[in-house]
Amino acid sequence: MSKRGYHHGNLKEALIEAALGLITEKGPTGFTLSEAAKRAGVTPAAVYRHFEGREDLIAEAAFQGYVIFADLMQYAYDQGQPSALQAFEATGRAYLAFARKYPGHYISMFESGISVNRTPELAAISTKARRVLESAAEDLCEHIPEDRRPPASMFSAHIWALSHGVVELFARNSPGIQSPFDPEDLLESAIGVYLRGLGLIAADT
Amino acid sequence: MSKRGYHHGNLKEALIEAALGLITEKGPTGFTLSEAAKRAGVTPAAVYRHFEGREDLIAEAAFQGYVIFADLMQYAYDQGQPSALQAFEATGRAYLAFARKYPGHYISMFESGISVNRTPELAAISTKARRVLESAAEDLCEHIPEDRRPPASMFSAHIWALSHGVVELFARNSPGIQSPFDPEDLLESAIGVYLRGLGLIAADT
DNA sequence: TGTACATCAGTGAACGCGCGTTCACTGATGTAC
DNA sequence: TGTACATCAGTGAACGCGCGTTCACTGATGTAC
Repeated sequence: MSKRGYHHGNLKEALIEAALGLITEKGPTGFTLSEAAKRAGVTPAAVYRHFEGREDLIAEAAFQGYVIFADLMQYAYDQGQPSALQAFEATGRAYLAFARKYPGHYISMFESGISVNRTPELAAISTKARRVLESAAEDLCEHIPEDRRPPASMFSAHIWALSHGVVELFARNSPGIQSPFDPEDLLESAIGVYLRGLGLIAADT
Repeated sequence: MSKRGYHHGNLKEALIEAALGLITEKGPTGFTLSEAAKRAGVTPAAVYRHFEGREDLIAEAAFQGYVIFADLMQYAYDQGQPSALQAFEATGRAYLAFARKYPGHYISMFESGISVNRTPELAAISTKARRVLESAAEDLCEHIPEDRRPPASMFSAHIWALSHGVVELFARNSPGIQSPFDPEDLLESAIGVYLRGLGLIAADT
């Protein structure tokens, strides 16, 4: 690690970190294998000892991102228990929190263009993450009178889209858009209105 | 146009169309100046008779996109009048309709990385488009009891984020995500729940 | 403890490629008389 | 209508660049005896 000589010691992780840094700073296009190698203090060719190539490196970054993401979502869900409502709201907040705290991972996952179906492992972990939100939605659906209950998966898709939109438009300084609102507030209030619309929170709170 | 000889006749538009095609097919990264020139049946150097360079070409495509977008939004708004509710819902639908009908433009505008503040003209037209949604939100706010009325700009930001999220996640075959729901239905139902939450449509409709 | 040897994780030079951009040029078009 | 000439919109060759990737190599590390 420190004072490295010929051997790096932990090059694989160092490369992923370099890639995440580049992606965070310059967007999904800004990442190049050569530049990442340079940042890690190593020849581009060395990358091939640990990854199959450029794509594989990003996919690995995305994978690690999904692992963190799924953990965060699960943790938020558990923390909100046993209240279905609190568990649900917590997962919504966790989405945004993840995007803000791990921008490099977030971009690798959602904007780099790598497909979630690239490998079975990647597909599995992304499904796992999505399932947490779906579970929270299912729990919450139990509290809606059966005759006006929407499918839980539609429910979670709504919130997912909303969260994603807030992140893309307001949480990362996108194409020159400046909003007068704090992204957290925006998401919180939108979810509040939405839940009221479902009759899950009182109309006058 | 047809049977072109040395002179093309309408190269500028042809180049933009080629660029839009490339962007639609291969994503924002897939577009290269050389490839666009090739598609238009012309040498890369010829591009410089009409554009300052690669960036300028995309910016022009985005600009034309915003013009169409603003028009569509305004038209939807007008069609919904005099009902504030119908006008609002129509603009929400128009957002999605635009993204589906003009994917190349949509990507140039929102995913290509070009800033809306690149030129004053671009900033102006994008503001104009956004203003339509804000107006619709303001009209609708009039129908909410003053004491529980949210700021109209927050209101429109919510819907904008929701629309954007639906488009990004479900309307374009994103990173391997397949949803069991039609994007139009998804957006429609989400907006319905949201408006109900604001007390703008009856709770039992 | 010392030595021989296999394995591992890097190097560095080279490659072919497509990119955006420039430049002097030339063929086509439009206009003045 | 014909000719001279200016302007315009393309060509085609060349450039330097950074990219991802390959290859034979070599220095460092770990292990067997």
